[in-house]
Parts: sequence; structure tokens; C-alpha cells
Amino acid sequence: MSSNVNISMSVIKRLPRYYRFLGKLRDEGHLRISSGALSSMMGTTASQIRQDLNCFGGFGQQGYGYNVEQLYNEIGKILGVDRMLDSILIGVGNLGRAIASHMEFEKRGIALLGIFDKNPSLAGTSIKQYKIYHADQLKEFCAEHHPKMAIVCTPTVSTEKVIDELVSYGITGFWNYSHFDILSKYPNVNVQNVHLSDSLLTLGYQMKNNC
Amino acid sequence: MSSNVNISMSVIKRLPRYYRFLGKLRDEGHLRISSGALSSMMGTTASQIRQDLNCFGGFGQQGYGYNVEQLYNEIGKILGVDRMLDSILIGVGNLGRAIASHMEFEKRGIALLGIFDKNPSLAGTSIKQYKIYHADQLKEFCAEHHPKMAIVCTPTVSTEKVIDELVSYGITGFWNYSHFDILSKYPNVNVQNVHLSDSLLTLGYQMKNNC
DNA sequence: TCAACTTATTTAAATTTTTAACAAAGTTAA
DNA sequence: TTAACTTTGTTAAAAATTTAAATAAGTTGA
Repeated sequence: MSSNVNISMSVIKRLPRYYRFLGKLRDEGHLRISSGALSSMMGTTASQIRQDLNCFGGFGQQGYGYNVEQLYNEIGKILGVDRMLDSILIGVGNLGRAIASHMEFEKRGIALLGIFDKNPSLAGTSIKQYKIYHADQLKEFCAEHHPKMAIVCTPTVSTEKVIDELVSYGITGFWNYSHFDILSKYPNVNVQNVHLSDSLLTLGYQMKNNC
Repeated sequence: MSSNVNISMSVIKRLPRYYRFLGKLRDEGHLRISSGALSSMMGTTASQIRQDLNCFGGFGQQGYGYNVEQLYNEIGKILGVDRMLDSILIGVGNLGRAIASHMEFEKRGIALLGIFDKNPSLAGTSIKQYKIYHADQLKEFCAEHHPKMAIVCTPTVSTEKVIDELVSYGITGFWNYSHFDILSKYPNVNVQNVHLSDSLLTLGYQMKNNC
């Protein structure tokens, strides 16, 4: 029963990791996996895995475990990789370029429709199969193609304005790499702020204190 | 009292975000901030901020709040940005290049001593002020300069071997961008695995369910 | 200087999350 | 077919985290 009411973010945030490990198991040809085996592989507890999966329904079978392929697909569906979410990317700096070329969007249910940047010399060029447009074309492009999600790789200073603009164009999801923290000031807008340096600082703390 | 015993990871992982917001406040010329004002700015509770900060000592003053500059510096010290942690970066793909040029290491207590890659044509070139060496020189380099932390941007397949190698060279911290999950199989090694796609999938879930 | 006000510190309560335990169900092999 | 074994789904307990309340301390302006 995927009556996804009130599933905590703690659980949701673990799903992508399960998905990765199951994908690897599938690629290696494993047909079945028990919560115990998976937990020791992932460095977590079997109890947590069972508890997490049961938020979405009984995917396993007593005495057998979980079918790797099936569980992989089920989690994929929960995460929405089976639909294509129309998206755009804003800002072709080092990071924007890396993400556009590095991330396998199609495998993750994302259709990247276009890339936008203020630099006129980039307009007309491409990164992989993705065309780069000038930022001035953004409004028109959104009116025509109705993308729902934006990957924001702009410099900090311009981000706040860009967000407001994009919301007015119908964007309801932000994967934000800019240094500006997007807060949920809009009711129906979803945000994931990514701050690469945060985990670096956390690691710095650990190395200062755990070694 | 920074007798940092038993401070939970939940708290530690919030520190970098406090640090960012305080840095911004400082740059904007604010001298003082109350937990209440900071909490509404960050979209969290004043209670949590006060509780978090008190793990490390009383940085505030009743009736006044916190001195922005002082609190910024204190959190910086806790996170270790006041020391320079010798580090290396492995793997000059799109992502490795973006991180080397994008991340402000010096501001975060990291001294990037060198970059390594298997591609011989990259050896001798640089990214910003950071020199690129051939991967074959890694062992010798570590023996001479004793870096403690490695930023891993290698392809999945080679990662596991690289980790073992680096541990044997004295690396005790990994900031890992490869698709391979580093588990804590070594007792005194600290790891932060970064999986950019995880937050994308989480956002995908949110957009499927919250809108 | 004093009184009203602000705000941190500290303690306690509530909530959430994680872990453990157990009964029910299905597998496996003789 | 059956009995021992495995493993899940589920319930309950424990632990951790977050939020709230109460207390103490310092600020500010008249």
C-alpha cells in the first residue's frame, strides 16, 4: 500500500541509498537479498531496513528475503524515477557544467530540457545533448515548455532574484547549488539546498575530534 | 567549555549552516543577533539554536544575544577552520575539476597540497594554484608531505583500491565523491560520502508527493 | 540607579527515531 | 509431506532529538 501519508523525512532520505545498493546488487546478478545481509553491507541495522520498507508496503517474503530486481524497481517508483520530470539548469560555471555532464538525469526521472546562462558566447553551444540558451530566453522557454524543476547553479548574489522569477514562471522544485539558502517562503515549492562545503566542514570536525 | 564529549552528529551537522548564516550577517555588518532572530532567518527554532550552541559553551549574553563576529569565530574554531589540514585531491574529471576550482579550501582550514590523475597529459598542468601530478607519484608524495585528508573524485571502479592505498599512505579522512560508498572498515578513518544524486531523488519524491 | 524588558541558560516534557523482540509466514531439503 | 530453518511484518521498548517552560542574568532608557 503506497498510501504515502506521514512518512518521515528520515526514512525518505535513506531511500536513495537503498536504491544505489540495490542497483549495484542487481548489476552483479544477485536475485535475492535479506534485510540482514543488506544491513551488514550498508553498515546499518536490519531492523531499520525492514521498518523503512514497510512504510511503503510488504515487498519481502518470509523465509526468502527481498527480490532484488523487484525491490529496486519499487523504490525507484517511490522516488519517481519512472516518470520524466521536465527540468532546466541555470548557470554554466564550473559546477553547472560538471552537473550537466556528470549527472545521469534520464536514469533518475529527470528530463533536462535546456540550460541557461547570462554569457552570450555560450548561447547556442551544448553540454552533452543539452542546449544552452541565453538567460533572456528563459521566460519564453518556460511559457512554451512548462518545466517544473530548476537546477540552480548561479552565483550567490543573483540567486534570490532568479528564484522569484522562476517561481513566477511555474517552477515548483529547486535543486539549489548556489550559496544562497532557499527557504520555503512559497507554500507549494520544494527545495533541496546542496552545500558541498557543509560535509567538508563536518569532516574537518570529525578529523579534529575522532583521531 | 569546549569539552567536546558526546556531542551528537545531529548537532554537528547543523554547525556549518550556522557558520554560513553568521558569516553572511557579519559581512552585512550586523554586530549582534538573538537566537530568535537567527531562527526565523534560518527557518528553525530558537530553542534548537540555543541548545546546539550550549553544547560548546555559553557564547551569548542574556538581554543582548550573541555577538555575530565572536560566534562566527567560535563555530569556525569548533569546525577547525583555524588550522590547516593537509590534503590531496584524486581524479580530475568534470567533478574533480569543479571542486578544485570552486571550493574555497583556505577559508575552510584545508591546505590542498596537490592533485593527482592517471592521465599523463594532465601531469604538470594546474588548476588554479594547485599542481596536478601523475597518479604514480602519489606514494612518494605522501611519504614526503604526509597529507591527512583525501578528496576522492575517481570513477567508481577504481575507488575501492585507491582507498586502501591511501589509508596505507597515512590518509585518515576521506571526502568522497565517487559512486562507491566508503564504509568505516578502518577504525580511525573518517568519511563523508557525497552522493549528489541522493538529494535529487529526494527532491523528486517531494515533488511527486507534496504538490 | 532602577525598573521593565530582553534573552541566554538550564531543566523538563514531548516527540521522533531507532533498536529490539516476537509471532506469522514461507522456504528448503530430506 | 513434513519439520526445521529462515526471514519478514509488526508490535513494543529504548534511545535520541526536538520543543517548551522556567529561571537567572544582563541590557536599556528614563
